[in-house]
Amino acid sequence: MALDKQRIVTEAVALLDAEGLDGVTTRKLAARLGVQSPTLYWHIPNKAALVTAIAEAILEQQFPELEPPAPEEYWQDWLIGLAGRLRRALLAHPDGARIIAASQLSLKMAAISELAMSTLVRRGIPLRQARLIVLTVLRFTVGYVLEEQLGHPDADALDGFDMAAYASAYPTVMAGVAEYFQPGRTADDLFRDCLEQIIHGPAAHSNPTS
Amino acid sequence: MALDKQRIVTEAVALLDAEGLDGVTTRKLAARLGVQSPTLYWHIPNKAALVTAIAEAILEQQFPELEPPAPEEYWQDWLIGLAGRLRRALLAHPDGARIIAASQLSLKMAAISELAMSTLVRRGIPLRQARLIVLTVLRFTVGYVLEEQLGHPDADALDGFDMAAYASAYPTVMAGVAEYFQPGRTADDLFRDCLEQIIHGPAAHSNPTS
DNA sequence: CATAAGTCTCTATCACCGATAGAGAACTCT
DNA sequence: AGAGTTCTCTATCGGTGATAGAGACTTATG
Repeated sequence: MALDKQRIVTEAVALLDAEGLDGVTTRKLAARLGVQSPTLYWHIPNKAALVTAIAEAILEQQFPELEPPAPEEYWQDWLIGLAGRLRRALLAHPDGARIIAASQLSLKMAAISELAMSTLVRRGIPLRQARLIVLTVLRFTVGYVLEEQLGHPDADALDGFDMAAYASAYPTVMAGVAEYFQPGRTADDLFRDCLEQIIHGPAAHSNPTS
Repeated sequence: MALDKQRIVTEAVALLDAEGLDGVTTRKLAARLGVQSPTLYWHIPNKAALVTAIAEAILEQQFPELEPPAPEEYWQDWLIGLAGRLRRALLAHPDGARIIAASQLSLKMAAISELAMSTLVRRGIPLRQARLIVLTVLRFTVGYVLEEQLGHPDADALDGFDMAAYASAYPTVMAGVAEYFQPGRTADDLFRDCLEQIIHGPAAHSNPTS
């Protein structure tokens, strides 16, 4: 069982799943591979490269192939589905969004951008607007999952947190949350509704005033 | 010149400006304050709390007051301006977006959400949609600046980077970038155009097909 | 077969990090 | 003056990414 980059990255993802990004240290990873930590540096230039490789592996896992929409499929629905899959890829591992955000020059993300933009252009959207839409959707998705995934507020941080004061200081925010989840909506629905704001626009749902 | 939390945070921001987030260590910060590092822990429970305090200071600096739109101002324009100011707040310091993203339970961000949502509701937007719009805009903004600010690709990372191969593998992405910056547009314009996608919707600019 | 070259892993160690324990100085109030 | 509180210190812990350099193991070559 030779030690190569492939095996290192696979085990790094397993370690990530077990302990989160902060738990991915060179020592723990080496221990899992039955090796001493400096050995890793023969296969990996530094930790940043490792994180980038993890990011690529996570995306590859959710996007083994990239497929354009079927001919009869609206590009809007297809793009929403694509962003949804990206979100699921990030949610599939702890700190997934942090990892993607920290990784530089991801080829898979570039491939996703390329496919999305060329698809929109092929459907008749002007190049500039296609770029704006795709850029907006992708960056929104990462930003969204980032905050979604941050969620573990250490009990310490909640010590001096006055929920009642919060609710009275920010009534509209609280009302919005309460209203939304009323009927049994899920977190997935919220993401999808936000995406539709971007892709179909606010005008599609209501008549904005003034 | 007594040492209190205010002075610590102020100096931490200065250190952040000088060396970036990774340069903000308890030892360097203590040295700047003419003190030994454990002393900081009398005023600050841990580093996460320090980062949160830095985040709050950065936002406070750009949003000393929060003002609703003037009566004759369209809410769309006002909201775009608000997001633009948030972006400038993040861009004003190295790793600003990382800091905001890492900080938990920011009161200032909550106040911004509250003002934005209540403003939209007052203008006649249904509560649910107001929440979706504000959530989308704010998370997009953080995600956008995060990638915008990440920009310092260590020369190492660019070592084996083949620009020509990239351009031929992702032609639409490249064409989109080239087309956009043609006339002398700035990075600020790109952000604003993306925002308009969200707030006015794609339909406002062109006629999407199929 | 022997030896040289390469590929890979090891031990030992660096400088640095966040954080804690506990001694002691400094200030304040009685 | 003395006691109590508030603040800062020294000393140290366990952990981190990373490097130097010795050695083992594999492979190719004479």
